[in-house]
Amino acid sequence: MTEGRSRRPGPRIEEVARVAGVSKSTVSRVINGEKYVSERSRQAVHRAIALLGYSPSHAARTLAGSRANAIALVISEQGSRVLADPFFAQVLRGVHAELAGRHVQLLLMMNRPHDGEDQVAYLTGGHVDGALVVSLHGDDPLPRTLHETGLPIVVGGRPLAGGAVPFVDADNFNGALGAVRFLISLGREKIATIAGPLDMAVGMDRLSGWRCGLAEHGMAVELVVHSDFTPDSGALAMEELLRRAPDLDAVFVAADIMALGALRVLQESGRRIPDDVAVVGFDDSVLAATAVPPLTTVRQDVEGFGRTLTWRLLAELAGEEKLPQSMLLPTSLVRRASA
Amino acid sequence: MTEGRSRRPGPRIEEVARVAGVSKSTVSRVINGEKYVSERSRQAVHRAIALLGYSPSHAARTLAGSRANAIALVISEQGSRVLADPFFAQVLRGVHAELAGRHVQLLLMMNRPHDGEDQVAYLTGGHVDGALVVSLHGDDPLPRTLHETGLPIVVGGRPLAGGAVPFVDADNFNGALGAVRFLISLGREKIATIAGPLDMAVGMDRLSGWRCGLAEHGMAVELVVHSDFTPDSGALAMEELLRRAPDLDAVFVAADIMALGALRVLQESGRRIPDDVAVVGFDDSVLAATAVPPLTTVRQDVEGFGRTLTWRLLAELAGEEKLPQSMLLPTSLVRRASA
DNA sequence: CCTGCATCTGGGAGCGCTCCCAGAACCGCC
DNA sequence: GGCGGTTCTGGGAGCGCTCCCAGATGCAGG
Repeated sequence: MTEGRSRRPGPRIEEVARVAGVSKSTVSRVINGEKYVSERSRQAVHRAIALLGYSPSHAARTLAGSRANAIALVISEQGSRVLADPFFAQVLRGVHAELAGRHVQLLLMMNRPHDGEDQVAYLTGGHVDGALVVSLHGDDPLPRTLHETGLPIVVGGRPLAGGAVPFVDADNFNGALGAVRFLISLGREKIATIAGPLDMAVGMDRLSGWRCGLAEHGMAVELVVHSDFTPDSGALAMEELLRRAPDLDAVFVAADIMALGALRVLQESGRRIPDDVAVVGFDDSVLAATAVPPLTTVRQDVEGFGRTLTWRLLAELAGEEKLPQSMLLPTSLVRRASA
Repeated sequence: MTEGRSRRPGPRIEEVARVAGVSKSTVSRVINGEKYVSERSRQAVHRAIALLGYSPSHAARTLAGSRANAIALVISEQGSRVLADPFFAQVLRGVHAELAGRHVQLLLMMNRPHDGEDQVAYLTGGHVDGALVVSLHGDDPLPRTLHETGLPIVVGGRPLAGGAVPFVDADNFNGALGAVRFLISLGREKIATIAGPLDMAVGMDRLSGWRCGLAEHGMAVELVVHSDFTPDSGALAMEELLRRAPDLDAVFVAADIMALGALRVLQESGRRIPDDVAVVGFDDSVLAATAVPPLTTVRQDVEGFGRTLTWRLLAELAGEEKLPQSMLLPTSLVRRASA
């Protein structure tokens, strides 16, 4: 029994090579999808792999090769709180789906506020081939810093301090614009908005959409209150709006989670929804359908967002040419009872 | 310029050894926290690591060593839908927090319904040292299968088909019991429950707690309707309860997300909450605080749940003795307006 | 015929670590 | 003084791959 130390079970690349009747170089070529392999060899290798149930050692591939075979998903702790948990889980599902079948591992990095340097060092230290950066807060310099070191990255959500960093985002502007046009088509004439924070692109873009929608029809764009993506701040914002304009007949709220608070305040003030005041939210989160009344909102495909992010990064890693610098994903209005 | 092919940047273990004035064997011992290293050497190595900014290659460690330096987090796709997204994201945060600082990577596996075999093959193929299995549905054989192959695993949430598999769970029974006792202390006399599905331990345990609470005071335990952790099914269940017992004065709902639906039905029926009917939920999810009225509920520390899961697995991997086979985490009642 | 180029193949060095082994140094004990 | 033990150390094989190189083959053109 020359057993040696305990090792991973299962066949090695050499066994596959022997069974397929080729060299391990050729097996390696097939696994990595290189050209210059005859169809005969390719088939033989695939058969041998299936027969033996071979699965290559990630560690060995990474050590021997010039790639890390891994990408990072970087989530800023503050940010993930702002955009709430369901969002994040769905993004993750999308990322995971897009990675399926490829030999690429996903590393999660949830950064605490202070460990920015360690993180940059780790990311640029060759442990990953690229990074997905999501839920950035304000003008976080992380994407630019990483991009300047040459690490391929894609940012989820338009970064404010972005420079030329590629990003993927929902089309917040047109989503908001569509919501306002819809409210106008309903005959609403005094349309307010509870906007997100001004230090995030998602807040600014939805606000711009609202503004444009009103401007198209020559309506006043004054009824704005900023809020911070929490139900309580949404409630406070609604109170202020009612003080300033007791006769408003519609509100576009830049996030479902704030709309919840707004709904409560409107109802407590005795107004009927949508008869007296129509409410449109944004995100179509799980909260929207269960709100009372169910919330009309602008839907974005969060899982698709995660998939697109990942696709874009992988394409860049694969050396694809002519990739779009950035991408905006479509949104759609979901009509429920609140408007 | 003997540059060779492009490789990971940064120092190697040999540089650290040279700077510290020891051999690379000793550096390796320090990194892995082995004994039989003099204090002098240990300090020297730590200084050298800090000076050079050394970070060991995960791939090389894994390839050379007898461990994979990675654990898997397995989430069944159906299950994560059942228990809703926020739960999952919080668990993940806890897992991540517990892993911080250790040289262990986290692999996410979200299994589609059909790829059970591949998954087992991968997990037992030496790619990971152990697995965390969460949000199991019904009598999924996965934990037992894995456990029987000898792979260290910990299940999150008591598995029904568990056998002797270690698990961590919230103390659902006592949480429910406490909720019912609280309702009784309020003077409620006809306390119904909307229970979870019977094929999940979380559903059964919360139901048992409710039963015991009533039995303690000799109250009838008949007003049960089962539901499936969605708001709509919660609403339907509430309707049925009201039909069967229009004079009920309290409901214990086994999940906040179902309580949302129940709240709506109660209000539509003209009942005041909590004056006519008191409602207590379970989970203290983000939904609870924003409900109308804010929901009194049983809180479980989901992030702590993730941390405990991970801690238990790592302890087992470290070869610790006398580990508890399973653990129940405390719950606490959060009093808001609904009861 | 030889030469060039594209296609295909195998051999083998070596990625950066861990872990086994052999041995040095030091202790107290007979 | 020798001897067994414990503590500490360095050397070096080798984990399972990738990728470079050298070479074999086939086929067109000079």
